[in-house]
Amino acid sequence: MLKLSTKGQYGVRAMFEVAKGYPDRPVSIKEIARRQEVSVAYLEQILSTLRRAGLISSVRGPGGGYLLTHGPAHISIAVILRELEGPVSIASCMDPEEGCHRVEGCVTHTLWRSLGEKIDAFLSTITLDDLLKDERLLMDAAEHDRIVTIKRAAAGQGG
Amino acid sequence: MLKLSTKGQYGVRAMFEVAKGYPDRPVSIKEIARRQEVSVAYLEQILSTLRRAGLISSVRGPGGGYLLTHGPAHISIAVILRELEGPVSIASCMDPEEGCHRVEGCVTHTLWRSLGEKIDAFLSTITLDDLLKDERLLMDAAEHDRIVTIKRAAAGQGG
DNA sequence: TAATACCCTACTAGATTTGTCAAGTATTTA
DNA sequence: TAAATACTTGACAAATCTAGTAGGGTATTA
Ligand code: FES
Ligand code: FES
Repeated sequence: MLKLSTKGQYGVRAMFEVAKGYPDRPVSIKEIARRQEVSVAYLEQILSTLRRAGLISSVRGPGGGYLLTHGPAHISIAVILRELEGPVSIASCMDPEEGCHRVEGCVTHTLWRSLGEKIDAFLSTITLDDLLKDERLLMDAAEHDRIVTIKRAAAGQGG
Repeated sequence: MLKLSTKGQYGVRAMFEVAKGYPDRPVSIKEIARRQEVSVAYLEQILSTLRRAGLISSVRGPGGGYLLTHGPAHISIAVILRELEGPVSIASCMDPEEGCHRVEGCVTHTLWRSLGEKIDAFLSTITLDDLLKDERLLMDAAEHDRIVTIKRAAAGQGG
């Protein structure tokens, strides 16, 4: 339950790749596609949406690609997902546009709203910068593992 | 984004109605259907799932219906939704059964897992008993409004 | 045996998801 | 200017999921 569509998932991963080029190295769709194993054509759709939303800008021609319009610390996962999948809306009848004649006296209405707010709050605190840091941690951990493995091998305890 | 299906939504609302009959008054599908404005046929599917999961038991024949198998304070929204919609799984590639060869070194993996855990934790703290209390609050508020309205009307300030 | 009420499976129209494809436009470099 | 790179856009479609409906069955009570 409560799945995110691939568009949202790929979108965040793509933004993470674009963030790696911050502040001035344009990252091409091709590069993102290769690194994140997502098709170029599908990424085009996703990045196009994010560009129209103003989260990234594009540079055409050879050497071109996408650039973050703001610092990685100022782009939260919440805003990326909001552009690609719309606002958090656990139950469709919470949407003020769609409306629901049962809202008043509905015991679950408050519940879904609280949950939605909690999710939104959480995703708003996580930024691209956090993901970049996370990767550094992952890489450090891998490096550490590698060193440990090498040391073990050198000590004849490999395996 | 992060929508709940109607099955989950109706399921919680149905369980709320069943909870009203706790501990010994069976609540029929018909009654639930009327109160929650959901079709009988659809509710049959939903309640059948919940019964097989052991959350409710059924009593056949005239005067029959459904009963909670445990106290309302011991049935969380999380377990109801889990039975109807499966476990929280923000991204499908987090599911250990489906698997994903990119898990290691994937920056979003940790993110989705954290979010999933947060959601699960929240939904686990809310029980049917909370919904029952909530309704009492709602009714009290309505009663209060009604009294105020009556007093105003009596004082010639109605509207 | 009539009425009530749960039980179960199958089916389906419509929406959504998850992409692909084709034909552009803009920019740079040779 | 020609070629290559790379973004831009809109149309389209297979696959899946959602949100139910339909219809026949079983158990219980009066
Ligand atoms: S708000 Fe629509 S049913 Fe609760
Ligand atoms: S875990 Fe599958 S892509 Fe991140």
